[in-house]
Amino acid sequence: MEYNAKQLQIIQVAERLFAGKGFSGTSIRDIAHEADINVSMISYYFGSKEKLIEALFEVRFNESAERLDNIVSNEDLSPLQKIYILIDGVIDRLLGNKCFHNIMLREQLSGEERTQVISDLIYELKLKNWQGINSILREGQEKGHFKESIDATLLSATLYGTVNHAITTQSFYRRINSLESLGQDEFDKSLKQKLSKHLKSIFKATVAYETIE
Amino acid sequence: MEYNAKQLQIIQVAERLFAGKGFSGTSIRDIAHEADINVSMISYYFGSKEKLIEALFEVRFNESAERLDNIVSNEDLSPLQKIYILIDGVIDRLLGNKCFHNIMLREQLSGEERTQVISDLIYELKLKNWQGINSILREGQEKGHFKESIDATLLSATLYGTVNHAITTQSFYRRINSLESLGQDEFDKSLKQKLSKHLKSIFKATVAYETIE
DNA sequence: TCACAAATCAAACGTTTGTTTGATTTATCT
DNA sequence: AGATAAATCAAACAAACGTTTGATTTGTGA
Repeated sequence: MEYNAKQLQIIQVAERLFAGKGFSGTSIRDIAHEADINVSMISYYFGSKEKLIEALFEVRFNESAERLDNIVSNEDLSPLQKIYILIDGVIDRLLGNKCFHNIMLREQLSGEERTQVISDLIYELKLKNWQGINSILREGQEKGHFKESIDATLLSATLYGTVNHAITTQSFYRRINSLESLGQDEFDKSLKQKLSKHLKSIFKATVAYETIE
Repeated sequence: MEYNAKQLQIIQVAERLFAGKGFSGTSIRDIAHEADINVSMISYYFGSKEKLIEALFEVRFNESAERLDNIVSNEDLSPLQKIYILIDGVIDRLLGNKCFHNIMLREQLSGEERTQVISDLIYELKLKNWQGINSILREGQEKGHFKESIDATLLSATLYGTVNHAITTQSFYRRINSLESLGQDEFDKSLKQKLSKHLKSIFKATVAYETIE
């Protein structure tokens, strides 16, 4: 599906509001007001509020389609280098699309799946990510660089969980670390560096043998 | 505040529904129907829907008041043992109160804080947990058991983030690991063990010197 | 310039929302 | 048993909800 500029603008506003107040907590009048359009335009362009959030997922998923394959299939990189690049990719992606990932986290917290479309998309994405990590880990094991007792599932949980938690509780950590004066961009930059270093050291200590680089 | 049996029953039903559909997504008629009471009873007992969720937070927070102090102040345990007990405690607590922690995660995802009461309670809880981890880590450093370059903030993120992520995406991991036949209790038990082993090995590798136990 | 389609609008639609009302039942206490 | 308070109920309330309508404006191609 193709969306024109006006539709993309509506999607962008909806994304911000859904992230802030949730899907049920955001009314189409909220969206219309923030996007400076008439309420009826949402039904006119998307059909319904439900279809609007589906369009949001569709757009954001299409944007991040490739990405992983390039890392996995790169012959020049060692398994550990691939892991490092993967880690930085996840950090950049989650920190660079905070609103959308906020919405995706909310959707995953919902027991009653509102829409099959969205849960299918999320499943597909998770599967890809999991397969990517898995194939890198297996390659490392086959080459004798990584330990045999590795749980890709739990390592994924640590990677995504740590980044998500850091983002979700960032206002708290700003407070206790007296970083409230920092601008958002500066804070994000510092957070990226810390997360990167932290996760790389965890992964190295968990998967790699001592002797490896 | 004290709550009678009927109020606690309402709170319990509300907790389950809020976890499944979110606060905005759950109507007081939903709650009243599931709890088999009249809609007006919620206003009668709590004043408003908003006050109901505040009551839920109040009750759940009071339940888990002590807990941490006992670990930190126990003289017989080594710092690493304390960390291990802390890890198992977090796993048990999060897995044992899935509904409530689902709601708490949702609240933390909300930018516009609906209620100062709730965000204050969450802040207080986070602070306690962070201080607990921090004091154990510092004790380990002072005794020369732990490395000096430890970031308590990021380690907290890894601990809570990993467990939260594992719980949130459990249906996915059941699917890809062909564990769909397992009952919820069996799955939880197996997940607990795996998370415990995984996180302990991460913490040991990250904070402890090689020579230590 | 005309005709036709796309876009925009205020207004109204029928539901659902959280809350309140006032009557009625149930429990408590002397 | 009788009086007083607590609990429960169906019904109604205004407000907000997502969506639709029908008229009006804007844009496009001939």
